Amino acid sequence: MKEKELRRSLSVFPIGTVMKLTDLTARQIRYYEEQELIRPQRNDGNRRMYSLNDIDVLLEIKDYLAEGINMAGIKHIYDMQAQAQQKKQADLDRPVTDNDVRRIFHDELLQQGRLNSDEQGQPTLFHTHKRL
DNA sequence: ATTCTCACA
DNA sequence: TGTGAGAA
Repeated sequence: MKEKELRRSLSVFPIGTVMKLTDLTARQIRYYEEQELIRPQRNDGNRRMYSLNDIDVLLEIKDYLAEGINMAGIKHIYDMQAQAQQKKQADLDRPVTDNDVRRIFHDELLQQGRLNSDEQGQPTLFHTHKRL
């Protein structure tokens, strides 16, 4: 399901379209870009081109603003999400240690009982334990 | 017609 | 954040 993500990230809408879709002014849309909440790409004529993802974020910002959250607060929300994803990546890249192996083995032992009872469970093989 | 940047009686 | 100017 990567192709879909890729398409949602394609910058294809000029600011005028985004304005109509989000009901935000060009001023506001450019301001949120300065705040690094969105990163529209530029076309050959230096015109900003927005993706579906950018529009989604803009819509979310609108909601947060309506809920009384200020720019600083909204920035924090996105900063946290970004950090959470970075941490997730770091965990995936983290090499498996001896302790991890022991822990995996221990978990498998505990699950063996449940494994026999349901045949439609997910394949619980050792290498499926990415989360440690 | 649209969008960009920059400045502010 | 609005608005207008001058350019592309």
